[in-house]
Amino acid sequence: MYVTIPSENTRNRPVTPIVSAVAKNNETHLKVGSYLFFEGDPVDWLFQVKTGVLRLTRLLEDGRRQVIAFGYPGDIVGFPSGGYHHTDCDVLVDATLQPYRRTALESGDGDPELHRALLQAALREISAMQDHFMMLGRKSAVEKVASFLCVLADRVGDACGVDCKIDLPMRRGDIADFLGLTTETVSRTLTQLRKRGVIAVENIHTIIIRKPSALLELSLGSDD
Amino acid sequence: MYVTIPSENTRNRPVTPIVSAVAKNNETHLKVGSYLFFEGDPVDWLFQVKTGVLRLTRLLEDGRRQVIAFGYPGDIVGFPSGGYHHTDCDVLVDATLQPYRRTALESGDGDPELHRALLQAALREISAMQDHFMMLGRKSAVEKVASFLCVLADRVGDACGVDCKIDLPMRRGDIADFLGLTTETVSRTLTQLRKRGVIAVENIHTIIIRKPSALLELSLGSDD
DNA sequence: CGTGGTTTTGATAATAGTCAACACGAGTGG
DNA sequence: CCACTCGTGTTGACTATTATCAAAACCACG
Repeated sequence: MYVTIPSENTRNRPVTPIVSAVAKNNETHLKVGSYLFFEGDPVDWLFQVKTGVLRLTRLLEDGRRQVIAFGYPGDIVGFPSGGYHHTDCDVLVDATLQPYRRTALESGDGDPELHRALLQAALREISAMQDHFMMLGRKSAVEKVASFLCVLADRVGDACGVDCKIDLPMRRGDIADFLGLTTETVSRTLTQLRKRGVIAVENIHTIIIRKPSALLELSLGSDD
Repeated sequence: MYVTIPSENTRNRPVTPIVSAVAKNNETHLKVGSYLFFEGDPVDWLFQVKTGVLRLTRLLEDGRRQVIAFGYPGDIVGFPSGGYHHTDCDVLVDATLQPYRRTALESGDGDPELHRALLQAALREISAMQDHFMMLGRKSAVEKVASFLCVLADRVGDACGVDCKIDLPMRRGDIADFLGLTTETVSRTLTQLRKRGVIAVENIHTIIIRKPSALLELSLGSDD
């Protein structure tokens, strides 16, 4: 999951398995904190997230980290390049995953429909990453955080009355490393949004959007 | 072309057409300043750059721009998402392009080898973009500019004696929008590198790398 | 030679980062 | 059941990096 301006109406779309014919019994279950794969591992499987949340990260030698994406239900993770993984992937919320053989993507043998679906997922990934470039390269801290909350609200927010409740299973540092900020800046920005009445912070991992339109404005850079 | 730490030995690799059997006569030639496609256009063709340089850009409503990539010989541009282009693409240096039907990527009918090759290119694209995330999100101005020069030297630099000469057909503003900086910062950073003797600026569009190892150090963040 | 666009340089401002202290909360063990 | 502790988050003070605005220099081109 990348952060862009919410565009398509994806709000709480049901998690449709890529190919419904796949038997349920080869689902994979993973606990919080466990790793799905590491950078450099050979790729044998791709995974579609069915429940839970994953975190994909890349590290620089000196410890600087970039969170590449969060894997939410519906997302496909594990696209290979040259046959290898180029990120680490671990579990933020206990997850259920539907594995697909790498060969289903790369040679498509046996299941043309699955092959097509995985290819389309890869192409969507490219497009989503392009949007994310814009955010990393050109948006201010407030715009980044507001965009992040907008997209999460759109994808996994719970309507509660007029408001929308978002669960943030990741730590502030994860959000920071995803948006190209520091923990402190993410924290300060949330405080600022709270003081303006745009959001309410129910607890560290739960945020309520009080003024969705204001948040959207902020995500787009309407200076105010 | 994205900017990462030069890793594979790609230096001046010959431009190998994806499938050598493709007849030369359906090459496309484009002049400087012409557009190959626009954001929102339906995708009918992908293109492999054979000669010349392309520029892929995305715009925000308020005019902020992100250069997504530069298309150098060997690169494939035009991957669709949902059937449409998600960037503009125009020509920085007169270019020769090898077109491939979108169906060659998406349905693969008729030419499995081409289908595979285009898919692998898409997967490499995803990996390269992940590297670029790290740069946009986590690197300083000097690291960004040094990385940019390193990759260009690696891919298209001309050895001239001990030094390496790089042609920069794009304007400073393009480099800035690619790296998430301003024109002024790019210019100042180049000046700084010149004053340190790491590079020499032959003219606005030609840079000579005097201390490749120092440049590489700087690109990795060895603080100095 | 002008002329217009680009680049460089300078002065200043703003944003986000750094470092440090404190607050909060979950879990532990007395 | 209550401190205690550790990891995380928040806040504050200050700094640094990069952006902004403006002017001068440079270059390409007619």
